[in-house]
Amino acid sequence: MSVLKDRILATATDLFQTRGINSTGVDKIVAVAGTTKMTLYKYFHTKEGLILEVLNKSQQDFENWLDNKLKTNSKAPADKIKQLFDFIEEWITSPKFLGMGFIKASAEFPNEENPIHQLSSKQSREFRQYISRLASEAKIKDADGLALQLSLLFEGAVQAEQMQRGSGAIKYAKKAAKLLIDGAINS
Amino acid sequence: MSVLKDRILATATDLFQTRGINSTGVDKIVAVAGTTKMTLYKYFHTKEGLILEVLNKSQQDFENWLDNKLKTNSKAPADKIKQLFDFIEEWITSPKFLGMGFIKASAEFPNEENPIHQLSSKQSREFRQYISRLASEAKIKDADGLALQLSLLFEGAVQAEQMQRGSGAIKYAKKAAKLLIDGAINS
DNA sequence: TATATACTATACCGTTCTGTATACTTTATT
DNA sequence: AATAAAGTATACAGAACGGTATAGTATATA
Repeated sequence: MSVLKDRILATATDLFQTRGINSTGVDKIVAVAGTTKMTLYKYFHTKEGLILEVLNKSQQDFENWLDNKLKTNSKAPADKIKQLFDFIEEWITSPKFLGMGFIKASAEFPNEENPIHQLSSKQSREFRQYISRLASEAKIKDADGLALQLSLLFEGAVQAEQMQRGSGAIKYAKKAAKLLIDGAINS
Repeated sequence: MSVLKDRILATATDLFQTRGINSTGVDKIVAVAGTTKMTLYKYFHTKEGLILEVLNKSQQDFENWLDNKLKTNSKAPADKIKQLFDFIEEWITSPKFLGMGFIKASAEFPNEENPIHQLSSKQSREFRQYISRLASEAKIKDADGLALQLSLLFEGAVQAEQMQRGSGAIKYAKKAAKLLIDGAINS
């Protein structure tokens, strides 16, 4: 992949998060990325295409990071689900954290027929399935139910952090998650 | 308050929720409301002013509705916090529910210095305090902690419902809330 | 040295955006 | 009957939007 395409993608990701998607024009993106519109439209056919690629890459980066954390730190399957929120806290409190793409995008494009909304919704669903898989491997009976509850805590914490940086909400989400997980294990 | 101002406010509320704030022009609002821009700008100095009023009214409507539900249905103070999520479920699953204004607005205006973002953040904080007051009256020790956790579940459920209507997430949020409340009472 | 490729620079098109200016109509009050 | 207020109709200014057309430059390969 071209270095310029990468730079446009990274710049757009940052601007979308800090200024909003609809409020960020392509002129602004190319100016910050240090290139021109002709180059942007060579790699991305439309602004919508760029947005979709930004969302996909952001989610991939997050899941790769999380997957690697779990792989290297957790030995037993039950450890993974227990340590999940430790890593989520690390992710959210990192200075680089600017919010979750799919949460903001679904708010800016609320129409369920919009491709951007549909991708956001899919990413949320897939992340829930990811948690459910962790719960299953930890031999938890109602894995889907627990995964849904944990994803609510996760999305709530992200939302809280987007509304007020450094809110510390994730600390309490972690406590609640621990309670829910322990409850699900002993049942 | 003028009937036209009310109609503009109601129309804008609906359009902002269903199509997004930045994607809804004032021309569209007055066309749907059946009036003209001159009238809109008589009652609202700027579009930003209109957005702020829409957010304020939406939140007031919600809190008035919830307050009334709690007042007429719950006898003891401990009942209120226990029944909170029953009413929240009723609110979210109502066909009229189109999302929470302050959650979407904070995503569309991510800059912390933006007045719209600041109002969203304030409304989220105030709702958390509202829950904390309920918890306090129910003699729960860590009222603030529980309120924060419940608000995370609430915002997560709203987010889930905005991403996929009829997701049923609120059912699981309710279960999780019950667990957290019982845990907070017995401590 | 010729040619293809990647990229820049810049001007432009048509549309949409917020907000205003101007002139007219309707309705209620005195 | 005169006046004020509320609302309509319409046109427009000025900027920003997404996207394209055209022309030129730099670099690497053959």
